[in-house]
Amino acid sequence: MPELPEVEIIKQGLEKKIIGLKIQKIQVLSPKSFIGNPKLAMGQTVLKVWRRAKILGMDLDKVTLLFHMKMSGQLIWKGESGKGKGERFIGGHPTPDMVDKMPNPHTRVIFTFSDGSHLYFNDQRKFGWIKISDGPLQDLGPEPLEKGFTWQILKQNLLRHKSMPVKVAVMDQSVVAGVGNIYANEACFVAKIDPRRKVADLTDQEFKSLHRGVIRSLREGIKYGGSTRVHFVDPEGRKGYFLDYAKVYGKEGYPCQGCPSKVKKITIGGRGTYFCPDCQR
DNA sequence: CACTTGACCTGTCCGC
DNA sequence: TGCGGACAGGTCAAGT
Repeated sequence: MPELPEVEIIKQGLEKKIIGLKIQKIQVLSPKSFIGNPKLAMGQTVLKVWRRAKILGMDLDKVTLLFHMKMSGQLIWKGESGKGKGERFIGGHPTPDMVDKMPNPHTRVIFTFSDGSHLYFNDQRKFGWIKISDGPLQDLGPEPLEKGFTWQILKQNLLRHKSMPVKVAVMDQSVVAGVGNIYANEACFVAKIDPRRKVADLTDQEFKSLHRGVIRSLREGIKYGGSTRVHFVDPEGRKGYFLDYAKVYGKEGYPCQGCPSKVKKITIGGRGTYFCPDCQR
């Protein structure tokens, strides 16, 4: 999915548009995409939009809706029909095809608000879901961009996986919330740590660097509007351009930013992993 | 128990 | 041009 920065972008975009709107209707076009009874949310007003890890939450009068984009989910908001066309794009790459044709063949759920606007949940791969919250979110580590996230906490949580490669361990959502494959690669690069290293072998200095690397990469991600490999767009259909600025992710064969070597791609834990074999030790 | 693989789906890209 | 296989931002469950 979208990782933390992308979900944060969606959250920030959505709260500007839908807070105070009443959900008039929810159409579920693909049954697996909506878990629970959509009628439980109908007729209710959106009070708050929030994010925890990679999950987006929407507090309504009586229930809370949860959204997970997984690999290819999108949330697109469009005003009353006709509006929004010819809109100028600021701070992102425009994707007119996405914005102009809605719903599209990948639209799974459509929310209609009482002012005539719509929210489309599109999800090509159908891994994502929307559900009515039915209990606390389980087992999520600290929010990396909030106060309580210290290097000591990161170290403590990582050490639950002593023999795992660092990169795999930081992607565990109970270690730290919201880091996925792209930002795990970037964080290891910033920290100058070889992603294959076992957690138990890291020094305190390296835990500190990794902590800094996680925070920096995620902040940059948000700054550039998120990462769009293929699917990610914000609620107005704009792609994120963090990948243009990524240091290693997707840069196989390109020169490293810190030395003359080339970025290398390998597989760790079944996931594509990019790193500089010279800078990252 | 710790870690890896497969499954969930659909689409795209690359090599033959 | 066509076909098969690998791969894609995530997360479970099942398997080793």
